[in-house]
Amino acid sequence: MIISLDMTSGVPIYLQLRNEIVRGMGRGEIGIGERLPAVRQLAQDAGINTMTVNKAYQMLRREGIITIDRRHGAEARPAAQRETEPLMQDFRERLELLAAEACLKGIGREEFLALCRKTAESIHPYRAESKKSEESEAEKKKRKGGRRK
Amino acid sequence: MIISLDMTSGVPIYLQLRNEIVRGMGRGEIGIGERLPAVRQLAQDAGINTMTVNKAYQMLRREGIITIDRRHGAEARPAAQRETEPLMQDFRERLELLAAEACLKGIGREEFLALCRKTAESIHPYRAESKKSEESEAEKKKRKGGRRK
Amino acid sequence: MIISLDMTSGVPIYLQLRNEIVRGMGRGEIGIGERLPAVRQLAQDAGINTMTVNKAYQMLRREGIITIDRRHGAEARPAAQRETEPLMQDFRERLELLAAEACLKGIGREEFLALCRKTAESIHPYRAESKKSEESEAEKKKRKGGRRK
Amino acid sequence: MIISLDMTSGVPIYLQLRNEIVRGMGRGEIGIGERLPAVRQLAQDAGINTMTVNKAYQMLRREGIITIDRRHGAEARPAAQRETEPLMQDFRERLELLAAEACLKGIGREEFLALCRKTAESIHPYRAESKKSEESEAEKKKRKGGRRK
DNA sequence: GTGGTCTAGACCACA
DNA sequence: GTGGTCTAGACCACG
Repeated sequence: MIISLDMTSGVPIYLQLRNEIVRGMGRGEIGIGERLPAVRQLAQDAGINTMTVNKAYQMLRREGIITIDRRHGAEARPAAQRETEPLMQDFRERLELLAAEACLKGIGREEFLALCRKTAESIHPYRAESKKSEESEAEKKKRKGGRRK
Repeated sequence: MIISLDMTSGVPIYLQLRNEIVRGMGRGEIGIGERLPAVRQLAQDAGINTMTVNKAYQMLRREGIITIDRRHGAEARPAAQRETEPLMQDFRERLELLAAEACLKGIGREEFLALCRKTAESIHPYRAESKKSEESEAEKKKRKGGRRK
Repeated sequence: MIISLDMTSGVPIYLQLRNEIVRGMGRGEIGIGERLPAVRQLAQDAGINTMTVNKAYQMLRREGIITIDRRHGAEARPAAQRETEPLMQDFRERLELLAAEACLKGIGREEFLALCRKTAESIHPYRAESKKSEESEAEKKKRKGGRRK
Repeated sequence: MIISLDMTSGVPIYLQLRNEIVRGMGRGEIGIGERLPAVRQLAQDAGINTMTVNKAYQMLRREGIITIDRRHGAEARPAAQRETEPLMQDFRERLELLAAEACLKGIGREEFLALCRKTAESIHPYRAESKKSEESEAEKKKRKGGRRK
């Protein structure tokens, strides 16, 4: 897995690292249950401080995305949690921001949706989901439409 | 337009403000060509410093999202630009991150796509793209126009 | 003569106007001794305040570029002055800044010089200077080198 | 590197500072990859506020002239970019204005071009471009350097 | 009226 | 150590 960090970016390195790991897991480059590189190893490879790597790992742990075990080190967690509400709220906001920016910068609606679809395709675990479940998903969505507070 | 800022957030206030304005424009709460509040006014209303507001406005200006006219203050920009290249790259990365997070937190693929679609619907200018319901949309907007204070 | 003003620019309108007039005179669109538009006329045409036009004219007058006469209005002056030192200093600095920026942004030395030459060609009164005087100019320049007030 | 700021000038301090740095880089006083003073340091030395320095640095960063690394501070950027289109337009306009002013103030065409050439010579990276006459150019420069005052 | 700039000093996050 | 952010209040230029 390649991790690209921009030292000149305004985004803190530990956050960039955390994001890269999340995206790497999305792409399937790190499978569920698979081990992440040791803190020191990763720090050396990326040319950054171990403290920084540690910070990223701790953040992922707090988010429930990985587990950290003294014996096995860090590994991608079998993900089962779902703290629905505050989480979804954050998602919606970030997505709305992304969509608004897209719109304001001249990206058309269909283009935006195509991008969303293409991105979803690129998410490894998503590829596994077959189309049959499409219908039931549509149902779920309808229920959600009525929810809005 | 209501602007909610979280003083305890790690996200800088000026960035939160910028994001809120972008989202507000997406929602159609600020129409194209409409004026934004004066720097001082917004600063007072939001209980923040004028320089912080200024920073947000300058950022939006540099992004080509608003114009700042010495005489009339800031307003939502009619001009549509497109710097596709680095912009799209950034978009794709942010979207990929969002999708990866969604996946890891247990949001299914179809649910994710439904959320994207729903979000796109909520973007005001995007709604116009579906021409059939153009009129009823205009109606809605008018109601919103009268709602202000 | 076309005057293009950018209301959203950070450069004050009166300064933009002054610059546009200077450039217009350079291009030969306003000949020496020719009259400039009346303040009110120009203000109306450009859609700006007469005060603003006035400010630009006064600035040009102070610079010795135009004369303002109650009877004849403003007109391009037969230019004879030359307050050498502080002026040249300013020139050198601005030119140096321009060259440094060019260099830093990837414009090559020859390209820069070609641009300078091309620009000089576009200056109307400069075009009149025939090549024969090239020599005498070189002479003058040499003398000037020793001039220092 | 000496930085001279004019507190009474109409030009904002942060802009003067930015310009001085650009010119300093042109003169070769700050080499590519070299570190710039820390924000606080420069602020103290120049007797101005840190925010003012920061503003200048941020501007240079946005222009791609320097990079700012959280760990090492700011440094002259090795990367060379080229946004030709709007950039060149701006260049041409500024150069045209300069030429027009020169002309109107009595600076002859050849003198103007000589000034351009001399300025290009003074730009450090540009000097390297003239490989053939490297030596003789250096000679000329030396003489010129001595003529001042 | 508007935005733009600046200061002095403070606090924080990052590495 | 570094830069980033923020405040409160001030002053100025522009139009």
